[in-house]
Amino acid sequence: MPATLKQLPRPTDAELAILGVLWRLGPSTVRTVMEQLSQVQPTGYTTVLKLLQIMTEKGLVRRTEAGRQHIYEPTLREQDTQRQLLRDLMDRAFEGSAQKLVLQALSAKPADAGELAEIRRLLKQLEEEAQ
Amino acid sequence: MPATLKQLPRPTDAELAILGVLWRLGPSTVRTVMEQLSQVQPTGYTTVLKLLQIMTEKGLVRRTEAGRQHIYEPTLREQDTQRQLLRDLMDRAFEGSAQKLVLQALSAKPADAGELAEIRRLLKQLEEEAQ
DNA sequence: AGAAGTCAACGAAAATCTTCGTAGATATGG
DNA sequence: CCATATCTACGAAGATTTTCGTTGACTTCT
Repeated sequence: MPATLKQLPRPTDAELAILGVLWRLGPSTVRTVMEQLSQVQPTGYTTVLKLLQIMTEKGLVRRTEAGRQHIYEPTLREQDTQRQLLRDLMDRAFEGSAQKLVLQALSAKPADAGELAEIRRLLKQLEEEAQ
Repeated sequence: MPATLKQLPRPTDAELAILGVLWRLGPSTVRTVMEQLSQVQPTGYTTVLKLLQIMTEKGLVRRTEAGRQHIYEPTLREQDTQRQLLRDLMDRAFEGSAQKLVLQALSAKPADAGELAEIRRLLKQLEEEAQ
């Protein structure tokens, strides 16, 4: 059986910040995550620990025990989480329309020429796929 | 003085659902909002009332008293709120990059041919603006 | 005027989110 | 072996979010 992916809850703000560290650094200990977060925003060790414990319960991260300490890693890849977040926002604020979302995003913050070229490239590819 | 726009808080899920009704129907009473929401998800009258009171405190909606009852309307236009939400998600999950967000959104849910054409049109416009 | 209905206000309960103090287990250095 | 440091576990506090019961004010109908 292809392991039915259980629907994970949307990460909260603090949880997403932790996931960001794990995506950047790879599997990490509580201390490592804490130190990274603290560079942006001072955060207590037990605060991060507690969040990681909750995230483990929710299935947002996986934990492996390496001797005394625990190593945490994200369950989903960054991309997959990003898509889930976009899908969620799309449903809640854009009437489920990807188009509306993209148009707003594009007009919200005009990308520079290089970014626009990149987007154009993807667009072309998508159009070809759709025939 | 051009009235410095105070930074409004990000609407919660329930608040966003209410804003959605107000954008669709225009200024409305508590009862109207409640009835609309209930078509999707049964919701108590006082629940909506309380939320609207909180939203008034937060500045997300404005209230005018029409005789006995109160009429509520959104402070921001739908577009502006959408942009704020996108900007927020961009910062929290896409390292502040509009490009990354757009690329994910496009590849997440392939738009159909018509939508792609629309996006292409905007893209062209943006490229011209950027020279 | 009295009954029934509608309204906003208020408070509180339940759930969730965020933070952190404390305790117990385990390792490390002298 | 004892002191110190580091780790996870636990619980709880405070903030926020979501829901709703109750109350009092005001209308409307008879």
